[in-house]
Order: sequence, then C-alpha cells, then structure tokens
Amino acid sequence: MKNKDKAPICTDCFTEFDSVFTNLSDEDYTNLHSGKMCNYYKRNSVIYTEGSRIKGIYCINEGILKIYKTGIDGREQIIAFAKKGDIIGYRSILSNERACSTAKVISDATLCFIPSTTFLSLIKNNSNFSMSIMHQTCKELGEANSYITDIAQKTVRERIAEVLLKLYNNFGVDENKILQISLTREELANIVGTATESIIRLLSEFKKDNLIDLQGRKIYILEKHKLEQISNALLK
Amino acid sequence: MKNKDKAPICTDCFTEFDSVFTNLSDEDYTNLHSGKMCNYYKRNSVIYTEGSRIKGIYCINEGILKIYKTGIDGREQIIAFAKKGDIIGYRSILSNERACSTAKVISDATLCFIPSTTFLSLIKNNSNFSMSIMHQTCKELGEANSYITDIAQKTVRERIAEVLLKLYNNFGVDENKILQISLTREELANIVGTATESIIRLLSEFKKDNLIDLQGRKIYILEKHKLEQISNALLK
DNA sequence: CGACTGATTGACGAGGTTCAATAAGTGTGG
DNA sequence: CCACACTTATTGAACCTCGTCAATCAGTCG
Repeated sequence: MKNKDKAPICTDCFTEFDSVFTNLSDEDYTNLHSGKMCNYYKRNSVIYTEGSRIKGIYCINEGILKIYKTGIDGREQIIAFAKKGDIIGYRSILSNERACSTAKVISDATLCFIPSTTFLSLIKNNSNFSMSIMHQTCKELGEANSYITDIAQKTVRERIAEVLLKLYNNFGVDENKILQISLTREELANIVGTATESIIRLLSEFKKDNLIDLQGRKIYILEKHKLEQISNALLK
Repeated sequence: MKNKDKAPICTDCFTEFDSVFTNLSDEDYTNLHSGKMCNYYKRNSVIYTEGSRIKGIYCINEGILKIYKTGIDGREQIIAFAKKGDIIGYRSILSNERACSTAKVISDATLCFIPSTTFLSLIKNNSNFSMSIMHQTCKELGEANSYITDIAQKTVRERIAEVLLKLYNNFGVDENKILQISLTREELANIVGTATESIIRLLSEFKKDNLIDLQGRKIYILEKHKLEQISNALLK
C-alpha cells in the first residue's frame, strides 16, 4: 500500500464520507493526494506516541483507533476514538507541541499520512478548509469540557451508561443490536476512568436488568432509552 | 465605559500584554477598535449563559472570570478562568454552537465585546491571526485532555495540590506568597470536582503539614515543591 | 442587630478500589 | 492438533476514600 497506485484516492474517499476534506478544489485534491503516503496497520500498531514530534497528520480510510494518554503508573486514559473519515494528530501540528496522546489501532486500519507542510499550506491558502478545521477543533473542545464535567460529577454507573451510548452513536449497532466496536473490559474501564472490576460488575448488573446483553466482548444494546435515563441521572 | 472615548485602546492593550491580538496590522486594529463595545462588570455579573447564542467574543482588559458548566442538580464545574488578555466565547462562535458554559465575573472586570462579524472577518482575512486562534484552541484542547486524565485517575488530594499549583502558575502570588486569586471553598471544590467539605479538610491538612497557610480566603503557598510531589503522586 | 452566606467539624455510610483466587479464552510452537 | 503460556474475564471479600447529613461558628451586608 506504500505504492501510491494502490492507495485510496482522496476524491473517492471524501465523496464516500464526510470529513474536513470534503469539498476541496481539484487543485487541493491533487496536492493532497500526491503528497500523501498510505499504509495498512494491524491491531495494536502504534501510529504515534505521547511526547513524540509528529511530522504530519493521519487520515483514517478504514479501521478504528484509540487515542489515549498515559497517566499515573502507566494507566491508559482513552480520550477519543478515530474512525473512517477522521483525522488525527492535527492538534499537535497546530499547537506546535509534542503529541499529547498515543494513537493505537484497535481494529485493522488503512491510514493516509499527510505531511504537515501539505496540511499547513492547505490551511494557509484555503480559508474554508481552515474554517472547517477550527470548527472541528472547537467542537472537540466543547466535548472535552462536557466530559470533564461528567467525570467530575457523575457516578461510575452513570458514566458507563453514557459511554455505551456514545459508542452506540459513534459506531452504531448491527442488525442484532451488537455494538460495532469491540473493546476489552480494561479499555472500557480506561474510557470511563474506573477499575476493570467495576466495569465487569456494572455491565453484568445492566445485563441482569435487561438493558444490555453480553457475549464475550460483544455488547448488545437492548434498551437505549433506559441507558439514557441512567446516564442522565434523572431517576435518582 | 460604554462611551468609546473612555474605552481601552486596543493597540495600547496588546502592547501591554500578550494575546492573540498582538501584532495585528494598523487597519485590523482600527476595525477591531471601532467595532467593539466596552463595559465594566462587578463581581458575580454573568457575561453569558450556557445554552445561549453568543453574538461575539469578549476580551478581558481587567479582572478575572470563571468559566463553568452546570452539571447534575445545578452543580457548577469550573472549566477555566480568564484574565487580562484572554478572550472568551470564541469557541461557540467558531463551532457555531450555543455556549457550552457560563462566564461569570469573580474579580471586578473590564471587558470589550467584539462582534462576531468583526472577529470572523479578521479570521478570514488574516491568516496569521487565524493561525494564532487555532494555536490557542489546540493548546486548550491539549489541556482539557490532560484534565480529563487527571480527574479520572488522581485522588482528590492529588487534584487539590494540582489545582493550587495551576492557580499559582496562572495568577501568581504576591510578596507574602498569597495566591492572587480569591475563591470560595465551594469554587475550589467546583474546580477539583469534589465536595466543599473535602476541600476544607484537605486544605487544613496541607496547612498542618506546612505546605500552605490559610487566612480566610487567602491561601499562602509555602512549599510549592512538596505540592508538586503530592500532585504527581510520586510519593506513593 | 438579625438574616444570610460561607466555613468548619464530626459521624456515618455507600460507592469504588484493591487484592487474591479462579475460570475462560487466545495464540504459538512443536 | 494438542499442550502450554499468556492474556482477559469474573467473582468474592476487605478496606478506604469521599460524599452526605447535621450542627455549629464566623463573617458580612443592609
């Protein structure tokens, strides 16, 4: 896939799904496409590591990645996921800082690397693009602020319900209501910010109450509504 | 102060302290200055409220504001502070969303209101300015991500030490080592994400250990180093 | 001087973490 | 294809941090 002939074509890519790159000019697409470098990565591949200098951004053509920070005693805190159409790494490029997080593949992925020069010149010369990047960043900032409030104020039970719903909204379910992202219990714990055991206990409690069903890592979302009630803590 | 003649002059303002507006062209300054609207606000004035549409951004000429979200049962979660030279409200303008937080004055303030049209045309026409806004946003995003990790992983004790240090770095201390921002115990609790009583207990514990001293709302930072150790949880 | 808001302290209990032991998967190499 | 090693999941029990409730005190503003 390092061969550009086999690489995803940007124009195809961004008509297929929405992204910050949708609606560029032909010229911009040509630049984008010719500068990029695509690769296939298996589960557990690390794309970049917290603290390193990133030389460009990655655009996800296929697959799922987790973005996490490493906290006390090496414990992961998952900050976000990235999927088809998302870009990652641009925060560090724009703030001119080292990466504040690690990006790791959790579902085999095809990524296109776009050098920061290409990315930055696009920003400088195309104010629409620049605007949509800002839009994106500010939206993420709003979400981060909400998350801070949630973690600070909600119980673990409420946060687990919330995370299940977020995953539902982000990745959807198949025809059997199975969540279309597969995470270990530990990964779930690292999103919610709790111990693995707590996740296990509360998931099985949700199962007992028929809100969800469990089969190994498969999570069936049965009662979205009730999860929303739990998450919003309106029932208290 | 609604009278523009008495309003702070932008060029004076931004040579005095650093901000995203430093180093604009003369023309940009003229536009900025003529479009703006300045006012004096006493403690507890609300500048904008979570959920409302904002029609522009505010630049802080003097004073301190707290930016908070309202969570479960009306509880405040303080997300940030803004002081001299900072701008607030731009997140909502750029993401085209309603305000995700409330801004309230905690130390009497002079604010300049800059209509979103002025702000947006500045962004569109001045790529340096646009870049420095992005830079700012991405930095905030990085900080928000760190904060998520901290709240999720650190104990209350560690977080209080950390907050004291953040306040120290942001607002400094006077010659008597008194923190130059005055907060109620409840406000401190609403930064850390804990109960008022916990703040009180842990502050007096810190005092007992001679890390800080307390006189009403005045907090003396005596042992910055030890606070750092506690905050980083290296001592465990 | 009241009325109110903020600060402090103690007692108690619930929610969550940690530790330990065990079971269930998963993958690898011979 | 099985055996062994290793990771992941589950469950129970003990412990502990923190939040909640209640009562008291201090400071402040008309």
